[in-house]
Amino acid sequence: MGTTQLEAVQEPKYWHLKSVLSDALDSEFAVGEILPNERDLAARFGVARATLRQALDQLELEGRLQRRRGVGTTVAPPRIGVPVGSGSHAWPDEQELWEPVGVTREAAPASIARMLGTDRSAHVHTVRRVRARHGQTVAAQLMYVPAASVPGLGDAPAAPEAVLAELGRLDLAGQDRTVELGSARAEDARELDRLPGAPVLVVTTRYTVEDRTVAVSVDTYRADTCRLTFSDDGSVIAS
Amino acid sequence: MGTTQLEAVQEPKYWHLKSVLSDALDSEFAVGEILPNERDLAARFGVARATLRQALDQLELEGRLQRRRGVGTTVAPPRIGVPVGSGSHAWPDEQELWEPVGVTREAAPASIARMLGTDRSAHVHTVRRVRARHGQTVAAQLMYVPAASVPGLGDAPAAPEAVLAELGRLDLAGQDRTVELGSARAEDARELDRLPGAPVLVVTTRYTVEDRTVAVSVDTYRADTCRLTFSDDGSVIAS
DNA sequence: CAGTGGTCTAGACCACTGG
DNA sequence: CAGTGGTCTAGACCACTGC
Repeated sequence: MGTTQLEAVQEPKYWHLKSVLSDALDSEFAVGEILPNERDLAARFGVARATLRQALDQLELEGRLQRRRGVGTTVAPPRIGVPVGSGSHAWPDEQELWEPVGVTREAAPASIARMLGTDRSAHVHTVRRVRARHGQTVAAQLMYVPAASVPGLGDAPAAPEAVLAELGRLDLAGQDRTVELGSARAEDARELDRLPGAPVLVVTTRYTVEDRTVAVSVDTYRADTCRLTFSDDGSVIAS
Repeated sequence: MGTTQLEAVQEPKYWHLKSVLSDALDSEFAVGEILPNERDLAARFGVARATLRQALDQLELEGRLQRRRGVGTTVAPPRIGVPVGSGSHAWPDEQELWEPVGVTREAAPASIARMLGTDRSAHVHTVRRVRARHGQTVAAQLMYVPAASVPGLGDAPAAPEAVLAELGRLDLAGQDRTVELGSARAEDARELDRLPGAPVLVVTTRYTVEDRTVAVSVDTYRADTCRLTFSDDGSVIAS
């Protein structure tokens, strides 16, 4: 009965630790500032390093921290607002948002082929692009264009610019977009300067012309640094 | 030199394990089926339980698995497509998407007050609602309505329905929406039947009338089971 | 009460960065 | 080469579920 009411908590240590660190980040650290290393922090709070890491993982997931192997843990700047989906029926590459980095012509993955409504072995131009913002690569894209959608190109491999230019001729009728959580595939992770498995926001867009799906793009955004913005008029909400 | 080229990989064990499990899920398991427990699985693959858990964490993050304490790990059904943002300028509660579960009248958090452009101590009606889909609660909402936006109510506490009804009288001009990754606050976690810290998609909507922000809603969706869908016409893409 | 996933520990080694 | 975060281990105990 004399026990000093030492927290009747069922609250996990890492959860409590997270709140403490979160408050400290607000009050005692500036953006970009580097935190003590994990071993020191763990010792300071009297927990195992693994537990401390659980708290840091959460804060990183929320975009509060940035960790770089061999360097340290720094306080992250606020997330970047990235305009996605203008609402207008236009191809999104009119501005130079995306920079092509490659193209292949393989059979699309099963899930994509299903969306395209093509045979699973049909030829699909796959254009790979990246999107930068404030000097940082924030997204990697795979744009799948069935050969049937760009008859002008024939069946041979084509430059990314050629595929996109041909696609731009089509009179876009609409687009459906979905957003979900994913983890970065090895290839995307490299592009985004993250480790494989890093949390990403996957934006899947289906471009349609007269109820036919003419292209599908899968855009993989860094979830730690990005906040996707959707505005229903043309106005763009800057970071 | 007689070593059998045992994988020159730098690939982490948990990453490789994840691929193996992922393939197994595709080929050998049906949705809803229960997996062997973590201790058995770890033993079977010859790794520590913590490592096995790292792989399962990833698969759960991707919505492939569902884990329930005291029960087991099951194969998750495909994510539910949840319509978000019709594109039309209308209040989203015309259909009965959201069910009120409470209301308070406190000062809003600093970040919200900033969006509302109110004093940080101004009275704000905070309506709490939940959204269900296929019998499961998929999202928890906090709708912040400054007293100034609903003058008809006076300053006293009001029922959620009254606040929303009053809000519905306003002639909505537009709305900005952002999507980002977060982790569930304790309160939301309870509502969503998840553990605190579970990954969630946070949709923040700012409702405007004549360039004034009249309300802000923060919608917290389960990231494991939901795929947010945005359609640019009225058509709703079902699950 | 037995079995499950969730938390936690105290180590060890590795991969990477920068001086 | 010293220091950082990333991976991995082999345990232990706890909280929760269902029988």
